[in-house]
Amino acid sequence: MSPATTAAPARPVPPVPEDPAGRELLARFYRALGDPSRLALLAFCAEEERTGNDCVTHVGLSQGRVSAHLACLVSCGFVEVRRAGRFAYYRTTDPRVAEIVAFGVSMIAEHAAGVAACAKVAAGT
Amino acid sequence: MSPATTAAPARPVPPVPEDPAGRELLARFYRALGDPSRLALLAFCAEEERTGNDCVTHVGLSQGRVSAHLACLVSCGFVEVRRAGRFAYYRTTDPRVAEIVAFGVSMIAEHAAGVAACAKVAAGT
DNA sequence: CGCTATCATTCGGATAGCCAGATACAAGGA
DNA sequence: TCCTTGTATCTGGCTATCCGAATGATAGCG
Repeated sequence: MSPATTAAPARPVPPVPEDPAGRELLARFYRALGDPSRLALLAFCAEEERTGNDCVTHVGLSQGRVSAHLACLVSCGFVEVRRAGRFAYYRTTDPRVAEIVAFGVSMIAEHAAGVAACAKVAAGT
Repeated sequence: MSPATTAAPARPVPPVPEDPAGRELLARFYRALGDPSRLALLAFCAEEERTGNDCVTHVGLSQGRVSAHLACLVSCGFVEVRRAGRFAYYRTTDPRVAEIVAFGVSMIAEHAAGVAACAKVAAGT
């Protein structure tokens, strides 16, 4: 294919799924991290256990919206929920979450301008 | 805040930026990974250096779309580009990319059903 | 039993991002 | 120079996802 194909591969091949369904799933997983409100909730619930109301107050969105964001984080495994009476207690427990975030922060430190410019992925108008 | 506030924190606090602009940037970074076509390109260019045409053939999208996807990956730091004559050679070089993907794959293995269900983040209709 | 507080779900509307197709530009080769 | 090839950008349509507000459902309290 490429004339320069003989150069050594960058890595032993990342474990990106080869089947379209697996990639769709992985993409959906990252999209769950692709919202600033959800990232804020993630960090907020990592400090200590929080109720839904705590979260609403913290992020300043409507209660319904926050509930949906939290449901998304829970179903994707970023946050755990414990229910007691009429309360729901949310908490970020999985250490892999912090790892993923750390790598993201690390890479952004070197590509901030590019990431900001990438807004025009689709350049629609 | 929460009655159960005294429980030990899950982690030493993830490095999610505290300022809204920083979180927006981080969210945008993850959104760049939130598309199955871009994930496919990422893996494809990690095996060896690829031309734009190689990529078009591989993912089966229109040439213009693939070019935009690659531009997004490059500006976010996921892929490097080397230009020679009329060709552009793309390559995934940053080892952190594979790390992030590996963590994602690992978490999905335990939450596949939840991630799939999270399609209704916003539940629009 | 009626009231209130907490959380979940649904409803329309607005916006961001994906897509193909057309067009523009640069580099080689006949 | 003309023509072909490889890339990048623009145009318009469409879907996904965001949002607030309204509505449901459940638990505790008087």
